[in-house]
Amino acid sequence: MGRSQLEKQKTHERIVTLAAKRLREEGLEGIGVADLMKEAGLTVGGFYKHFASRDELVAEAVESAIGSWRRQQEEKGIVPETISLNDYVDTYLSEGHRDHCGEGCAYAALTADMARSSETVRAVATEGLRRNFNAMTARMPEPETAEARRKAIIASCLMTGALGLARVADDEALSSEILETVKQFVKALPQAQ
Amino acid sequence: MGRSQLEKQKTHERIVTLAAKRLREEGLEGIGVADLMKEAGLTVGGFYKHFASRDELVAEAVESAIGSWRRQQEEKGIVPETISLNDYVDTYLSEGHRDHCGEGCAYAALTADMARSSETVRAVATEGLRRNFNAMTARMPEPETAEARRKAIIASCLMTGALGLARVADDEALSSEILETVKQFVKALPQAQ
DNA sequence: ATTATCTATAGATCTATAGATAATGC
DNA sequence: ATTATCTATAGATCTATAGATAATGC
Repeated sequence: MGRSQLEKQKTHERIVTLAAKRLREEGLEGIGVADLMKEAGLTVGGFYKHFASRDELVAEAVESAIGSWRRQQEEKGIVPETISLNDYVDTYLSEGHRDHCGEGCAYAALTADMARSSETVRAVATEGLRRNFNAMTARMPEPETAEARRKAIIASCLMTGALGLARVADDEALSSEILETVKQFVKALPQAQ
Repeated sequence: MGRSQLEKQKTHERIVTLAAKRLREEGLEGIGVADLMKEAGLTVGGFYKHFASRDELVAEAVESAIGSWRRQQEEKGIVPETISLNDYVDTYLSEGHRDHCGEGCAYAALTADMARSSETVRAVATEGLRRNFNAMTARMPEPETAEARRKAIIASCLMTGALGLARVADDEALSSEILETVKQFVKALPQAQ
């Protein structure tokens, strides 16, 4: 049944937002076009009026996933860079984030998938990575120094790595040991050396 | 054509070893049974005399991938725990490791895939994770202390995280900046604070 | 008239099985 | 006699397309 152009745009966004969630949960190849459309309350047929191919949706969804947290903060009127390292780490390395990868960091949920992905997806991912490093550098003391950037890269790798391994561990004690150890370490990082 | 039991065992190992490589390259769902058998010089039909299901192969392959580096060292007569942190880090965060994930660390290549996997695979992964943490603790000064374990967890998360993000970046400069920064940091970690 | 979505389906691919073939091993 | 591997194929699933339907928008 025909819909207005505004409605089409909203439908498009709904598909991308849902895909951004479900692909983080199941991996970039973990869910099919038909299932995604069904979960969005639509049917397969309409899909290719929105996207030229499945990969085009994946690229849009990855971009959306990478920017989602930043967008949410900005909608609340918060500039992401002004969030303190302490607050950022507490949220990032929480059990909530570990247990809900569909709403969480795309780099932790899709690292290897992104690395294997199409040029388009990797370009989007690299761009977002730079941005994350810059935002992290801004959270360090003396953010204009090479030392701040160095620590920002350390903190970023540590946090994605820790979240990833905490998700692998099927033992709650081991998993939260990882989260807590790294949380404490990253909080102390600005004062290190 | 029928083969001896010894030959069957060797064939089984060949399939598992190949799968351990190809699944690290393509992800746990990235390659099919028929293609794997073809690459091993066999045909699909024989597969189910070796494995009850595809998932059973995945479990064996993940176990093999997790243990492969350790096994290689032991075959050379080297006890993995005796390899210095410096040497370990140099190999782990090298461009060679970054560019050949099929032969590399399973935790960096399959983090999210493992987290989403069957109970069997996750159990194997958790067991290997504990072992890696212990081996890393043994590389720290005063390896019996809580501080050594803490640093071992930091180093492990940092290294898997850094390798993962270095693989995402499509820009060589950014990618090696990540590797070099983390390499230097981990080497200084035993003396930190 | 145009188009967003629907139903239906073609064609490719993937897991798993059935039955044939040619070796092994008692 | 048993069995490891082969060829062939059933059945499920997945991407993409064709054509119908019911709205929008000039």
